[in-house]
Amino acid sequence: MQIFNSSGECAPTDFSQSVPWLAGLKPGALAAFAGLCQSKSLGEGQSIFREGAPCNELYILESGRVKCYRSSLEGREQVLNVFDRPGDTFCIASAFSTGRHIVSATAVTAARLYVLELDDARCLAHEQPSVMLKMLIAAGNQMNHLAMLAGDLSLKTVTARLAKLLYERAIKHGVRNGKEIHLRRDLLRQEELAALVGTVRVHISRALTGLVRAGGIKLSRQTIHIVDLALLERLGEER
Amino acid sequence: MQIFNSSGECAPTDFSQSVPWLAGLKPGALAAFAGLCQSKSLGEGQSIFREGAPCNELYILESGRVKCYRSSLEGREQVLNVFDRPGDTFCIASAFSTGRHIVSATAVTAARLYVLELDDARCLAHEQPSVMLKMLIAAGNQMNHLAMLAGDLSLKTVTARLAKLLYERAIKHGVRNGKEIHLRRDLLRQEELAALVGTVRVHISRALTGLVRAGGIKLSRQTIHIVDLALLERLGEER
DNA sequence: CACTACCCGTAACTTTTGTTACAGACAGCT
DNA sequence: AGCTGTCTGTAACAAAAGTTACGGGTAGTG
Repeated sequence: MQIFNSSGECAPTDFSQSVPWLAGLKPGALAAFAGLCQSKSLGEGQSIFREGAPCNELYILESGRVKCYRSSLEGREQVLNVFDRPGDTFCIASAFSTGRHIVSATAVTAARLYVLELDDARCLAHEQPSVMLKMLIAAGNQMNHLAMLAGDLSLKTVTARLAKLLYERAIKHGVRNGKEIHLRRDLLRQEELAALVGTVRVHISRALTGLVRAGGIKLSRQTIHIVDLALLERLGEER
Repeated sequence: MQIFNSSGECAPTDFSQSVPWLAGLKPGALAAFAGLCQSKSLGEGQSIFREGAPCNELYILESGRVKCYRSSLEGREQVLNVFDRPGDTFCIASAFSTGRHIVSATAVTAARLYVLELDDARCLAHEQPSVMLKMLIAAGNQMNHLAMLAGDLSLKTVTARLAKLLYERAIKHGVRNGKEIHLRRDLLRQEELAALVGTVRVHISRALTGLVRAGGIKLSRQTIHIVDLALLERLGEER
């Protein structure tokens, strides 16, 4: 695990390429925005912030992958959100409400972030309603995801949640029957799957072979082959 | 269960009293806002919207209590949010992202709502950044709640979640050691507690007597007496 | 007051989930 | 190739959560 860290003001041109939702902004406003942002590099596995710490920044992903999670005293982890598309904005919740982080965030891969001071974000909100609206939409998406997650955690079985996860991943990457999901390439060890689905590693192993027997997937070395997407969807919806 | 329903435009004066977060608005803006809102009455138990339905409104609570929840095919229910303070705004997530409801909402008690068309809400966002900011804060609070809930569902035991619920309720109502929580008055049957905590009725019964034995609470007819608030807090934090 | 419907406590049982342990497979390294 | 550390599959066990059933209390109703 490398740790390296650099920061500095960033140029407006960076944004236009890597933050889609700023596209509609006038050049002047964009420059102003850029002037407020710090750029930050993170090494793989590096912590961004931890549960309980005071929060006065907003983060915009430039590249890489970041996870937000909560963890128990015993060391189990529940991933709440994964951000991997440039422009993904996180920490909206804490930033605009409590002032304290309620989750932890870590760079899963090496990553680059734009960091926006909270006070500046609030100013921006007043001056650029369209930006604010984008943030509200982002917040909405994340809320939806969390609402689904919470519901599923309480109402669905581990196998169903896993099937759903695989189904959604397949859809997201445009994978159809017969294609595969590269686990290793996506940094998805069973441990990671477990944290996403809300269980422990061993159970993932069992559930995966369960899905194999059901005919939804096939397993080989580092990949999961999607055999029957419709079946996965169905299994993910029932309990 | 009575069902009655009425609606019509509402006067600006309503707002100033029942929606605290509109306080800072200029009279003109307030009037404009009021003009956009419909008022709606709901009977106890009446459904407001259901999971999967298209969503093009935003709701502001005037009075009463509303729950947002997801339910399984077998009929179990996971409550995600409860809104009971005038001015509480819900459905922000669906409104500003997917356009489809991802949860269901029902009036727990008789209730009155202001209903704002989504298009109008978006306009409002542009014209009244301060309103938008308030919404973002509301969204932030709700996200925080959901993140906590999801984490707790996966990482904590039922008893811990229940202890935490009781602790938070006590704090919210300013209840100290020796005081009580009126269940019946708050419409909290064990069935409700179960849906809040993410389990089944029977388990709540067991967990409650567990908390009694631990010395955190005492039970009598329709009330829970808080015996040791600090203990409840502790039990709610550990696993 | 008596009846009824609903709610709660408890118990026995089943299913699901988490824990511990261990051996085989694989990847990366020297 | 051989070594090492990490990841995976399996099994046996323990704990937590869900299911079904039932009797007893209480509030509300006629």
